[in-house]
Amino acid sequence: MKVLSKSSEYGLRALLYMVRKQNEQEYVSIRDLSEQLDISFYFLTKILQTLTQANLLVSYRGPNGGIAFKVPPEKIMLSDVVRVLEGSDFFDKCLLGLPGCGEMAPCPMHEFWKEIKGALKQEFDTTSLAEMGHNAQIRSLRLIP
Amino acid sequence: MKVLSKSSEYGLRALLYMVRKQNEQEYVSIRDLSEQLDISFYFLTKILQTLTQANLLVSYRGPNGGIAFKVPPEKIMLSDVVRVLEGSDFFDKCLLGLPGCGEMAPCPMHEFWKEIKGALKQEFDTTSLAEMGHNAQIRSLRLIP
DNA sequence: TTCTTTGCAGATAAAACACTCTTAAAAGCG
DNA sequence: CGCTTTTAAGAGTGTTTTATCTGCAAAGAA
Repeated sequence: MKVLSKSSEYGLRALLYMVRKQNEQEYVSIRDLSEQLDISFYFLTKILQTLTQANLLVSYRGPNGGIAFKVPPEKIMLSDVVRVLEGSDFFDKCLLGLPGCGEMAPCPMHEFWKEIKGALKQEFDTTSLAEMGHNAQIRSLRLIP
Repeated sequence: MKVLSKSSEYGLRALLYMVRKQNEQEYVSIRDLSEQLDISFYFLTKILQTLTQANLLVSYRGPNGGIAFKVPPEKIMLSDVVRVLEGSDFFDKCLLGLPGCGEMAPCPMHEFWKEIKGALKQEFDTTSLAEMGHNAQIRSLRLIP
């Protein structure tokens, strides 16, 4: 069950890593993140740019520059990140991919899926980055644990 | 939230359509299915071939041939279809895509995701094609409702 | 100022996924 | 048998996602 794209996977991993590093340094460089998490520097740069443009992060150029949270991670919900990286309709899609599906013209799985989707959305809406970030060891965010 | 690939979307739509057509004729031709559901004939053929090879369907060539359920749709669970078309590890993946994630080396989201995933699996495991198929109008399975 | 370090923006390349085509094989019908 | 209808199998094409490269702009330090 691949729910998230690579962009979201990498973005979340980077943000969770930052939650744990937060107190050590103001700005974290993308190079560091990419090396620590075994994620392509180029690709990660793009993803974090998107999060910066969405005002979840701030960036600073030059030596000792990098990125930092603009909003405290206690106030960033998983759904906020996911909606930026996957699109705002992330929690509103038909299981069968039918564009016309909705309350007016439900597909056979509409009610079934609506319930599951609602519960999932609820969890993502109420779980913050901070909450998740303090859950585990940093190394568990790496590719090879 | 794109949970299913196009293959699964198309496959499920075809099977749900068949549930409703089941009593009318023994075999349904893939050509008919593709036309009724606005799905590419070539692509649908491949998908249904896979389901036939997985012993969920039987096929018959020649005039008035087509495909039919091998197992009654009351006994085919949504998870059966999905596991064939998406792979058997469908309900066992890490949210962050980390290959090493598991009980031994959980990623920060492991517990969180495990619960959601479990509930989802439970629903897919206990809901049959027959149950879903009788839910709605056939036309709601078409692309343009 | 000049050099180094860092992120930004747009272009390009590779890989995965979705879809199409062609040929073959099976089954029925005259 | 020869012809038509239908699925099977494998190769080929197109599109989207993922990843990489190149040039540039901002910021700090010598």
